[in-house]
Amino acid sequence: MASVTTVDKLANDMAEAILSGEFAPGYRLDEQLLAQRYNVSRTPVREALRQLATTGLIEIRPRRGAVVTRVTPAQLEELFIAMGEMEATCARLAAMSMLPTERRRLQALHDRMGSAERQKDAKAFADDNHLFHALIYAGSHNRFIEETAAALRRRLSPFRRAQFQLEGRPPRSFAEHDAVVSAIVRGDPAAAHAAMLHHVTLIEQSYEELCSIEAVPEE
Amino acid sequence: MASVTTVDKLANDMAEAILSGEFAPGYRLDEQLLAQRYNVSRTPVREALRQLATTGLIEIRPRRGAVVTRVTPAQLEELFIAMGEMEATCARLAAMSMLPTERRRLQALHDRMGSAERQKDAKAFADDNHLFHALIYAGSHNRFIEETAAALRRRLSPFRRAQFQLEGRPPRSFAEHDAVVSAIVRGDPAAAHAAMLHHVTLIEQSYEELCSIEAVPEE
DNA sequence: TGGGCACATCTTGTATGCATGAACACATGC
DNA sequence: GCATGTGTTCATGCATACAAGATGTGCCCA
Repeated sequence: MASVTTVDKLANDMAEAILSGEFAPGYRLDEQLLAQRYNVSRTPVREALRQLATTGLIEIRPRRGAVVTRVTPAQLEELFIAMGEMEATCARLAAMSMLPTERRRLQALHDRMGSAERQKDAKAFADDNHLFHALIYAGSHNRFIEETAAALRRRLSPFRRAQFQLEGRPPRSFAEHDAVVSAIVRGDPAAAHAAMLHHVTLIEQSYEELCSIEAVPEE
Repeated sequence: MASVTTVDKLANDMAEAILSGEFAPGYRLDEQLLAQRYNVSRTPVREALRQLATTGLIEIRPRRGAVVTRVTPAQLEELFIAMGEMEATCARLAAMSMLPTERRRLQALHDRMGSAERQKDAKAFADDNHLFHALIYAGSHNRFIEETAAALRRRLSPFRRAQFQLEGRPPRSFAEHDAVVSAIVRGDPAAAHAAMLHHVTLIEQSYEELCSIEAVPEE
């Protein structure tokens, strides 16, 4: 067994299963079944469930078991708004406190994303996009905010996954990024905040667009 | 036993003990001792510890036990900054989306705090101060942000407790609140953000002032 | 035939027991 | 004298056993 404890692995695996959709919202997490599935006893399963419950991924109702949290559209919208605010805050702080090397790295990554976009390399663009946001989180130089933003992004990833499939999203994303990067690099906190908020708000809109497309599959 | 489960009560009690300073930073949380102290077995203690660990109050090192998280001055400063950003974000959102009744309630509370301040009623002022910030969190109309801000405030409460003892803090606080309230009530998000950030930054400064006073007890 | 009560079953909550890895102390060699 | 190796001790990690509440079903009575 690896150096990491069983509970940690369980928590990771189960979180992954939930985020990937394998355990759908509302799914009843039976302790015994989970214990069998992972070949462990109920004890570590219970501890992992407690852990997931405090992150909000699942809900434990006393004596009634654990279920995967059902996120209502209203809650989802709140989470998207919260993510936008967190990211905008990161951008603001990054504009204030990024070191010269960090700013150069951000600019370089952004330039590379420009190439990927022009070459229609969606995979490279998506990977770098993740890195792009991570760089800005780290640029806030604030662990709490960085981790909160990253956790939120991860939590929303199931709802963002298909986003880049939307026609024309990468070019638009790139243009929005451009405003963010330029504000951060020149050290303009207010502009960085506004530009990032604008960017993330548009992402949310394209998600809703996507939903409305999926909502009418026929015709 | 109350309707709430043993684990929840343990988690609450232990969190309280940590925040009150009874379990000081670095304190080793021995499972058996805790089990004896609360008259339960190790199992619920372990589950409560897991829960506290995910909130960041304690750290669990595999096979090496749990200890109360030791917050370095640098980390503390980051947490204060994060709190400032979260509160400022709440104020911004509140300025955008508070309902008329909420704005009136905030104004009324603020006026009441003015009376308390003029009458030098520090207790009433401190209580209302808590409510004041809670109102603004709620005014964001965003559960995630509201809860994150409240949790952060709670986490930092041990370091804020003595803050109002500083001579002249309440009058200054009131004046800073005034800018926040007026911006929110007139629906100016940018001003609300800036005013709140200013307020919380000053609170942090007065905490550091306090630290430097305590750091030189002799002389 | 429908509603309510009781019982059975199943799952969660808690306790206990055993195995394993870490820390510490002591001894031994250099 | 110091460092390193080894053994002992003890807390943690996991498994299993037991207790108790919740749910569902079937039967009885109106």
